[in-house]
Amino acid sequence: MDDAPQPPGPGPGSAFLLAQIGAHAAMRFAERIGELDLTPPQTGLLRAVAAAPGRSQQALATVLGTPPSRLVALVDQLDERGLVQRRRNPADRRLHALHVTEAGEKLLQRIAEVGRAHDDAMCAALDDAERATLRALLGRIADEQGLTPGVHPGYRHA
Amino acid sequence: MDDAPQPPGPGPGSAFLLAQIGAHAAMRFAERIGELDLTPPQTGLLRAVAAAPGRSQQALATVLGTPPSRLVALVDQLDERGLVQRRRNPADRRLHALHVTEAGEKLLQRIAEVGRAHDDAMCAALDDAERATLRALLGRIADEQGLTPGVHPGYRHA
DNA sequence: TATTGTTATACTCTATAACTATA
DNA sequence: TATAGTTATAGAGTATAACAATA
Repeated sequence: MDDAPQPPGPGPGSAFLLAQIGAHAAMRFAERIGELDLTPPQTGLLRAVAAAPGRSQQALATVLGTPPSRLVALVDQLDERGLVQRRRNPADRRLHALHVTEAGEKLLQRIAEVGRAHDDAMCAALDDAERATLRALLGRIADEQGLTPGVHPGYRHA
Repeated sequence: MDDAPQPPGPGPGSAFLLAQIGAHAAMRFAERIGELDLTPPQTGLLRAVAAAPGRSQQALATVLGTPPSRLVALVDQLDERGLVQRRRNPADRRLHALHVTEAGEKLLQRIAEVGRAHDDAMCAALDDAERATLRALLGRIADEQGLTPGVHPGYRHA
């Protein structure tokens, strides 16, 4: 019949709401970029490469908090689709410098559009001033918690 | 040397921050309840049983959004530790009504303490008034997005 | 025949560790 | 020998679907 009764007092804490809404946001975002034939990890890597072109796979793995072995398959997938390129470093031929192709740049623009639409949908309950307030509070929490900007931990990585 | 450059403009949207902070909050919570020898799914089930004693496993599976087959193993784990009980319904012997034991109730109190500490740590960057503001904004988002109170989607389930 | 709970199977994802090529 | 990248293996976790008991 009815739902589970709510606990007495102030209700769920902010931490639970953050985890609950965060998981929901991640799922909805995955659905949206799925229409671009991308997974969240692929999207995260593409953005990470674009953010600082020329980094090695080791450097990327460290920043993203993922084992280098996992990055290989991810880079393979984006490489096969012509979204990123591996370029050998002549000075040290062991390194693969990663770069985004033109097709990758175009896709990143579409990803940005998807992100804005997703953002708008997630904040549908709030007006502009409230969204700015939320954004500011979340930014301070992320900073205080030591989270790396643009890197999604745990999922791993969006 | 330095980190990846930040994108121009307003920075990351609220949706990304919500997903990022939410995943972080879930991980930190998992660490804390791990000291009670509990996983997030076990904790979520225990709280769901306590919220409405006597429900069948089917009913729990529906509410939690998990396959019934998965609930079996989860209930087994809590049952073996004496935290919940399966009670046969004499009227319909197919049903297993789930109840929390006294030991389960005691553990739930400790879980609540852990939750409060976790909540406080996650909001360390904010003062009391700001926490109340955040809590209100998140509550409205969760409501507008149709999230079930107390149920963590996606992880599955915290 | 339909439903509850259970078990069995298969699949996906991930990390660990071995391997190669360059240095 | 040490490091970047790759490949191979194994493990955890999950869902799908078959099964037994009760209705």
